[in-house]
Amino acid sequence: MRESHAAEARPYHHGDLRRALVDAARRLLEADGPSALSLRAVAREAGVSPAAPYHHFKDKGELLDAVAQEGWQKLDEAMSAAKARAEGHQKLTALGLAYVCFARDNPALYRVMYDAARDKEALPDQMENGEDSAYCKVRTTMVELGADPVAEVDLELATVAAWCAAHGLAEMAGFKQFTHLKDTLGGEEAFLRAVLNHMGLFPSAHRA
Amino acid sequence: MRESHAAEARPYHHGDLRRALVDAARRLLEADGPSALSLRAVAREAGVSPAAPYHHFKDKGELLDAVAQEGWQKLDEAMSAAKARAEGHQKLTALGLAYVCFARDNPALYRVMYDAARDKEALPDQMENGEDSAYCKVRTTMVELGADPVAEVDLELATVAAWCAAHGLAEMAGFKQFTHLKDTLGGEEAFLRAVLNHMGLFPSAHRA
DNA sequence: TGTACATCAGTGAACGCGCGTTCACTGATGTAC
DNA sequence: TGTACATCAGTGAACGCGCGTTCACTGATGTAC
Repeated sequence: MRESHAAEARPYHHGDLRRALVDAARRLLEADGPSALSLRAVAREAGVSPAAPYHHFKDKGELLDAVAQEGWQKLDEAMSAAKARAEGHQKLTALGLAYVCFARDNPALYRVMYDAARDKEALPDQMENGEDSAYCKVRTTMVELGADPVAEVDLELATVAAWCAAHGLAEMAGFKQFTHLKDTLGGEEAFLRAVLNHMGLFPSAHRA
Repeated sequence: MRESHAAEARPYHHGDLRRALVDAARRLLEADGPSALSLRAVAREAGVSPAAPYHHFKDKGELLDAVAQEGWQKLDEAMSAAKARAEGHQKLTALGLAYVCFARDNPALYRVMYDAARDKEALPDQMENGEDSAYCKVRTTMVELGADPVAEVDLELATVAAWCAAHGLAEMAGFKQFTHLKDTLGGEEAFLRAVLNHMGLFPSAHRA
């Protein structure tokens, strides 16, 4: 067992090393945190020489981007599923909860996603336009729940506000300071729901 | 001019190297970002040998902690000032705005602050208890504006929610996706205010 | 006031390390004839 | 169906780098007598 568990008796040509590298990166990430994500470590984890990744990614940054992009996709999926599971006016809170739980369950990946975004000073393109993106789904859900789609600015503001709220909560939820409040409210999920409900997630027209 | 601009003709004993190191760290931070913050770079920037910092900090982590702690202090001060400047029911929004502006103006420091917090899984102790901490000030302000201090859980929830909202907005505000919305609303500050106002910053009793 | 000496706060060289990337290479695969 | 050859996707050794930390040292300061 000298080899990484991902290695085994591999043929010389890997088959889909790109895929394997992204998977290896995610494994490392959740095991040892974002600082463990070096190109060499990823290659090692995938059972391959340190030069091999260069046949699939221009440089380290491109590998990180691929990992981040897959993260955004997984977030989209998690939120889709949560929305489908929830009923009517609960859908919005369900989306928020799914967001926060994704961040809690994939903390290192979540970090890499936003690190990549900050580098580019932009969230991924697909979020702005893609019908299936988590971000657009929030807006769509607001309209479904009765928000006026003609009040564009208001709708956009509400979407941004909801996104900020979820992100802020995601980053705070792990701090020890809030364990007392969690206990008082009856557990973490209750706490998350309570905070989300405290924030105005709906467009203001809907609230008035 | 071979020396760092902080060096000049220094006596052998520095006087207050600890202070100088923290200052150097902050200078590096805002100039080149968090990844530039190595112990060696800080020593270099302070015009001192790489071993010198070890007379003032146990290791690199302790230096970073000192930088972060000073960051929290500066945040406290900025929010105090903003609260003093604002009138009545505007105080809460003013606090939020000051928070977000602090993050915008000291992005790398802000990052280091939360990195340190995440390491410990806790915000700094003083935030929980210190009367002058920014966090406590938010709660106090809510009471001053009419929130019922007896509804402890509700008050605490409202404080957490406001803190999350501000943090979320602080991290989102820089993304290119929102430049259109900023323009529509008449500038960045208008955008920040609009988003903050969209979130329920008051305790629910106050809203009902 | 002067001197011996302990302590403090620096120096600078060295350590081992893991990193990103490049290079010449070679084994495996696919295609043309 | 077999063979020559181009291309693809790996290897492994090497590069230079900056890092955190340690070490024996030394210059400056303060204190006791």
